[in-house]
Amino acid sequence: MARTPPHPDTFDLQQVLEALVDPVRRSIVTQLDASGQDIKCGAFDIPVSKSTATHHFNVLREAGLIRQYYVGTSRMNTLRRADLDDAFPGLLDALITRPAGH
Amino acid sequence: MARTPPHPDTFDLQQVLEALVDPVRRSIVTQLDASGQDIKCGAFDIPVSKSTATHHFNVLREAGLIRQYYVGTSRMNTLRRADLDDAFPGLLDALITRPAGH
DNA sequence: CCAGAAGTACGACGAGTGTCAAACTTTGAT
DNA sequence: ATCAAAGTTTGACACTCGTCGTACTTCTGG
Repeated sequence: MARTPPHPDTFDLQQVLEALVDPVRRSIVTQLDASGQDIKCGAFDIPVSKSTATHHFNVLREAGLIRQYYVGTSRMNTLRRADLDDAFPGLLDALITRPAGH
Repeated sequence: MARTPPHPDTFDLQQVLEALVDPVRRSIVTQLDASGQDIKCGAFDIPVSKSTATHHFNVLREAGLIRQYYVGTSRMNTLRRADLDDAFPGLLDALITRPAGH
């Protein structure tokens, strides 16, 4: 079931940072931001197994960075940009608006 | 020895984030920013032993967040605000400009 | 109804990291 | 000289976290 998994309505800086400190998770956020669209779990370009991917998406969702909902067997992911920008102004911009450099 | 310990002249986002994800280290940075002055290691309000404190200061220095120099037996710490703002615009502001919040 | 696709749940394992105590070093003051 | 103050170094330890494989659940299409 779990038509829609639980999403936090409040944000914790510590939790958000712990979510964003992992390169794979930061990559997920970056890809979401770059595409400007919702992306299903399996469509991300990340170098980990499916079970590990599930773990990363859970961490991101629980920290409030993404919103998830089902479409058939696929789980779609939305970047909660507005919510994040409201809670921590400038944070996402500072972390994902880096062109190629890294 | 080590009149002046080694400081990086280049910055790595991953390393900076790993430094800032720890609450104790973020507290150190916040205290430095709030005071606007250089502070010696022993004068910070942090809930860890001296050896642990040394570890945290090393991590911050190696990531390029602070600059350290000796004054007698004391080690002074300077926040590298300008350098950081130049490398990652908005990052420090997003992380330490939180008033009381928590 | 069945097969396959898309994720999830569950252990398990290894590496990293924050923590401390104890011993040591160096500098400043008496 | 001596002593105390301020950090550093060196293990050691516990705990967390990222990772994977395997088994399981659901939903879709034929």
